[in-house]
Amino acid sequence: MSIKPARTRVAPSPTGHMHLATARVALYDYLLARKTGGQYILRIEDTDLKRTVPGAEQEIFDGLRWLGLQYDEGPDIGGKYGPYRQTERREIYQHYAKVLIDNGSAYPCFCAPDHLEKTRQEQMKRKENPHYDGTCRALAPDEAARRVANGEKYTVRYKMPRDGVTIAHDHLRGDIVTENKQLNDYVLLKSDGLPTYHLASVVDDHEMEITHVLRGSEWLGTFPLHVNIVRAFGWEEPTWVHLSVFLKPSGKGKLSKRDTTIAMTDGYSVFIKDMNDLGFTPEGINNWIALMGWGVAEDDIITTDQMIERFSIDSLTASPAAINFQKLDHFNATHIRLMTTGDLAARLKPYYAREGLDVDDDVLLKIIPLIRERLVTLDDCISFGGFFFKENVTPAPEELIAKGLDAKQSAEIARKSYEILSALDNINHATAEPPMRAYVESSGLNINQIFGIVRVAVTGQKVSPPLFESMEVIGREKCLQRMRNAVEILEKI
RNA sequence: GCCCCCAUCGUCUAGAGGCCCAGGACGCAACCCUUUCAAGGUUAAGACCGGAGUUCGAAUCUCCGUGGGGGCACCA
Repeated sequence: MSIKPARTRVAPSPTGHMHLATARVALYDYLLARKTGGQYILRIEDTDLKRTVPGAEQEIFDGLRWLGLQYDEGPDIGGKYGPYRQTERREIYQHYAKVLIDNGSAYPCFCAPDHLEKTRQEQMKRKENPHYDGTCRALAPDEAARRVANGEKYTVRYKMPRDGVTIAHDHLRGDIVTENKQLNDYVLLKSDGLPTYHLASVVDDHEMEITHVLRGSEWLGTFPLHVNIVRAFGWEEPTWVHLSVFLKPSGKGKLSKRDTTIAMTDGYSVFIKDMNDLGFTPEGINNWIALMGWGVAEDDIITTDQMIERFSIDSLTASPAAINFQKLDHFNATHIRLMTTGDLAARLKPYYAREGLDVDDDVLLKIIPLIRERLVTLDDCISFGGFFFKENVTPAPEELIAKGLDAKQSAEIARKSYEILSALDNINHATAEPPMRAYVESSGLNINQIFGIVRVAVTGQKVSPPLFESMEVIGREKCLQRMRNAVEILEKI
């Protein structure tokens, strides 16, 4: 691993919701920059005006911050290599497009879109690879210059060598050799004056002194083009790292929006903006995505700081990875257990608020030890601890009836339990458990039957944190009142 | 169709010629603990895609198949 400070960038397009894959690139960029003492920057690639979605950019800012991946330079915080929005760098690309035309690496193309489309159709009919037919490539430079000066609409195309090969070096895959005839005269500058990705990213990475380009492997197809452009400028190449793609949980095919809809109904999402609502933590998400495509070898539970310590682009993997939401659950739950009580309390409050529950801080602090190890997602605090903050609970009558018993018998148990508990000055684990256990012994019934009734009566639910600890937090008066209520319900059946 | 990339338990991965009859994690199963649910502990099942080479020796190198993925736009 080089000790030279790395400058990395995450360069999403504001064309939709921020995706898991973007988050992972950002994470790796962040880790590499921190590891080497370099910088990690955010660049917005908004050159496709038609696809730009309002609000998408803000979602990227928010998502990155939520994940704790604060960039050192970016559109909303500035930096000395700005601007960091490509639409604000138009002149820079136009300048460099001209440089390429002047040095014979590119040429203006005046072909109309419908002409292009027609030739493409014909080529496909002939089962040829669709590619630009080269009409304008054959134009004499001064002729082309004249037409440009005349104000004709044009694009700028890269003049791909017709023969020979391009050898592009990827850090994970080694040399990738491509025959130039497989490559196309790609458009670098569109007729609206904005660059395509190919020109923009190469120019910006150079101008912003990016040392390592981490991106998805969907760029492998145009990778040779990018390398050609860099070389046509005579620039030094960054280290290229093409990451694996994320596959659907089934492993069949890349993640798509459709999968997202399905996933959402299951309580999962591939969009960062949804994660907080679903109760996932940045720690859990980071841990999860970090390990898809990176073999850390040691502990699977790892904090961002530990990641920085261990990160190396050498141990990234090249094969596609199927996402696995069960693992997300595991990482999320584990990181929740790792949090301090105070931290967890602060994170839980919004979820209670969302349910309209008024949370008393002292109570919250007291219940955290009771619910912490039961939480998979933060919003589980409602199902495991919502009743602590409610004035009354409304147990389902059928749940108050113990297994193997009828309503009458259950009512009797509830009444007797009430008597035992009401005889106590104070209800807590130490005072309540012994007499209740004694009652179980003398009754000849199963402990689950008796404790189960009390549990449902007091918490309103069949599954809850430990009973007596919970009762202690709820308080004597409320417990007794809830027991009386249960007796009533049972007697009415 | 063409081009490129990838290929170890169901999933994520360790493994850079002998340390591997392949290790870890998730999940799954069993048991222990246990007032429910968890958590925790112990154990089990579970993989080197196939075929040729190279080598004394291959999960690791080469080639060919096969499978999977990505790309072939004035989208990124």
